[in-house]
Amino acid sequence: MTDEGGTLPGAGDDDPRIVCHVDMDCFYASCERLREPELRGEPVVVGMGYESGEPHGAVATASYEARAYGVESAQPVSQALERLPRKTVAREDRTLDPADAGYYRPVDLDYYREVADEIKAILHECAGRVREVSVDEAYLDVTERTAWDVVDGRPLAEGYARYVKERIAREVGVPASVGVAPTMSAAKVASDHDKPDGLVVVEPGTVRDFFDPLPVEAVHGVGPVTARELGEMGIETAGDLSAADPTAIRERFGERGRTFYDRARGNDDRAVTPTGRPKSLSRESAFTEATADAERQRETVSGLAADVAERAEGKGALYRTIGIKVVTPPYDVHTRERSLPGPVADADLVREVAGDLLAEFEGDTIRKLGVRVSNLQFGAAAQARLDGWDGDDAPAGTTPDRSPTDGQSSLADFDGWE
DNA sequence: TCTGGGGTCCTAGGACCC
DNA sequence: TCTGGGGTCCTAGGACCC
Repeated sequence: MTDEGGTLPGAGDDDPRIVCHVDMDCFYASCERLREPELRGEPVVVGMGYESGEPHGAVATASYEARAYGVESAQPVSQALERLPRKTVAREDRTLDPADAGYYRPVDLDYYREVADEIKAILHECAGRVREVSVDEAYLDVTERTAWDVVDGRPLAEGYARYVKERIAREVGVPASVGVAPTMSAAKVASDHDKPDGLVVVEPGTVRDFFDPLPVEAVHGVGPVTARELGEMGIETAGDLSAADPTAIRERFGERGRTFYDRARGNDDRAVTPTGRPKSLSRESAFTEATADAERQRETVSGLAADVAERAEGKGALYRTIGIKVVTPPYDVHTRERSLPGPVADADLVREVAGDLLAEFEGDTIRKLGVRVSNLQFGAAAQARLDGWDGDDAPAGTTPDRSPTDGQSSLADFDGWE
């Protein structure tokens, strides 16, 4: 029923947009190679919570050479080490072959952000609208910069995407995979389709053909749980999903079902918009070994609370809700939160409320703790209220103007408001 | 594969209000 | 008052993403 072979300028159905999804290949490992060129071509594992020589933490990123040894992201470093020993160890251990060993480095997010900033500067030069999804990933709307017209058998948009990709390689020195499509979701899947160093173009009118043979997990928003449930319904591929009964999908999966059903059919009219303000800020940390030591737990929460408050302050964020996350063995996640009458920026209060919420778990063995602030407000208006700038009309409780030395428990104040 | 850290969105029940 | 219906906020949990 579709006849969209020719994409004449401006004559396409609905003037299909041109969206690029730029996804850096094993970005952390690429950054490590940038400052340590001898790592090029070698297996590189970047570990979170990893310290030189220690088998703690988890794999944040593995280079493709390391993946060949079965190292995967989110894997415990201890397990990665079994599959791929450290180079320095292998050189000294006669039973190991240094050729089958790799380099391990701890995550250095500050450095990766510096590299990412250079990349983002290029992306903003290449596109009118950019949505930065994470440190290593962004969507670009390049509709105004290029066209779907086919010249010499190739859409112009492909050449433009190649130009973006090559600028990143040349000016920053790290590889990227790029997907080009008329929608964000198709561009996202396209960038993933031929990693690393990929360039995949999905032309208007071909989105469903592109999706059809892919497993349902390839659709953004379908994870392992949903994929298993879909499998039970006999839905294995995106094509199966797009041919399924939409009401059955909706009944089973609600609003999310509607979204991924539409995605599988190539329907996605989201515009590329800049990333908004964060909705929450959190910090969490795992104990090396699960512990029931209440003192350590309190200290940990206290430290996390201070970190979160500091980060919020750095971003000029006020928060109205403070929460904690408690993970108990085997891996049960519990969250508790409490909302305040008005927005605050008060590190002591974060610590006290978080500590108070933790009390419920007194005596429990805990493997991981987190602190979170949400219901964020930004900007001068909120700040003015906090400072009591127009404190006369501010409702009681919204202007916590305790002096730092009054020695009063802010939690006690807080309880008074309830 | 016994599990790291930082986020987003959705759901569902209960409180509370009109 | 024990009977509606609608709306919003709060909290806890879950799935998913990078």
